[in-house]
Amino acid sequence: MLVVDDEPMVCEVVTAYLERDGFDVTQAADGRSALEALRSERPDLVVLDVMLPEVDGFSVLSQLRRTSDVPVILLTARTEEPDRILGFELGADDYVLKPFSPRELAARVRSVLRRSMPAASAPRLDFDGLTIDGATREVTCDGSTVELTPKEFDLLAYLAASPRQVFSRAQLLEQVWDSSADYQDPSTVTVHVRRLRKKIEIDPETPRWIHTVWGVGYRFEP
Amino acid sequence: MLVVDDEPMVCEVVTAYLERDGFDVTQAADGRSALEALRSERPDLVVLDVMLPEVDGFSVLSQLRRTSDVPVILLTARTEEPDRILGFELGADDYVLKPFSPRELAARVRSVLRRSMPAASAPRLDFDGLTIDGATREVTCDGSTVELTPKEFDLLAYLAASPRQVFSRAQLLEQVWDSSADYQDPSTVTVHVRRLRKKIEIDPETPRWIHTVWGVGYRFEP
DNA sequence: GGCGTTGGTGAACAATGCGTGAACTCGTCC
DNA sequence: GGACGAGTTCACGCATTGTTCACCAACGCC
Repeated sequence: MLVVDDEPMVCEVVTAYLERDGFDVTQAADGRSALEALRSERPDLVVLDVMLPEVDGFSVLSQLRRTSDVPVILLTARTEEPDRILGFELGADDYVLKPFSPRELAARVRSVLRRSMPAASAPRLDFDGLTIDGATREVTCDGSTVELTPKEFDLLAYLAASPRQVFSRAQLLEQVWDSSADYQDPSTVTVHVRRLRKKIEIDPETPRWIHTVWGVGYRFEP
Repeated sequence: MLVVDDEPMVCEVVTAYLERDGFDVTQAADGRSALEALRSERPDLVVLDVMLPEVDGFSVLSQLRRTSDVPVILLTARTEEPDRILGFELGADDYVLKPFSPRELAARVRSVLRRSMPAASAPRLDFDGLTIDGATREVTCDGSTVELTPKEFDLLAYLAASPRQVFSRAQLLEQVWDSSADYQDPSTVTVHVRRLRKKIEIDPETPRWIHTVWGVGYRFEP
């Protein structure tokens, strides 16, 4: 979850409320760093102020829409001309008028997430002897389908979405697991990786797909 | 599909979203050209802004209703609360408050289309031992017809229309149920699935058709 | 090759989410 | 207005899934 606002106060309050709701929040103060954060963090929702220094909210939104379907909630001042605002708001999934109550924002966030979370991103990944289908949540390994639990599937899908990239346990916990939990045991990841290997690897001792990078984390090898 | 709005920005964004959903879109900027387009194009759905120059949306709607049953979705500003009722009396099929998210509009469009053209959009689905006829809303299971309630049929038809794809409960609520309802209990879906299974499955405990995908949702297995 | 550090293993334990039955609301039809 | 059918909501039990922990094995720095 990414919060973009040049007013530190607003940023803080919004962040506090969202974190209280169990979300993991990244902040950005201007359009440029917002776009950077979007690339590096892969948030699953963006709260975006329209009035921003350097690159304004609308530009951020349109750039972001080129590559991503991530839900966006806009913050707009009540005073701006309605017509202009309307244009801005059209690429967004919801909007909140400033000044707003944090409670209302939190409610919108939940509502938008509920609407748009499950459907969107579900491409099909195809490797040599291993296919991962996001739509059916099915994994086939050398032709035969493999039954994976939800977390196992999510973990595999996340790793396979960025082949050869190394992810630390902490990173995986943050991305694949509900970031709501305060602190989680990194060994949780280890256990899931183990079970995953048992299911998709021919020889779990010497993995073909999920490699251990010592002292760092795991990597999916295509 | 015809989109009528005097704001080019709005028109463009709505068009973009609808085209992304595979619809063929014509645009009109005012009431007069909207009526012309209606005559020449014969769209199967109209998205109509109420505030229009020259001839306003309501006039367009009432003129249009003299000759056509085409589904209409009205766009109304959030402030014009009382007009809503007027719109419905005149024969609008749904309305969306401005400013709106394109995603929501697209959902309404799908919902209205589903309601209004049951025959065309619902061909006959034929699986091994199970047939679902959208035109007659009849389901036969191993030769014998099964009596389904409206919701049960809609649910089954929606699932079967995308075999093997997993749908979350929230997704099903949004698509099969009226998306206008702000919050609904996901367990509603569970119960309907149960009743559906009781009617079409030989052994409801180990379903042949509607599979549970743990932690995610349901999937129709052809 | 010793030794601290890091990852793997197995099993017990906790949390989650589904299925079930039954109660409830809301229309509609006699 | 009572009875029925459809749809929705709820509490509870249970199976599946997720997490934690103690212990062991593997690595790598020296």
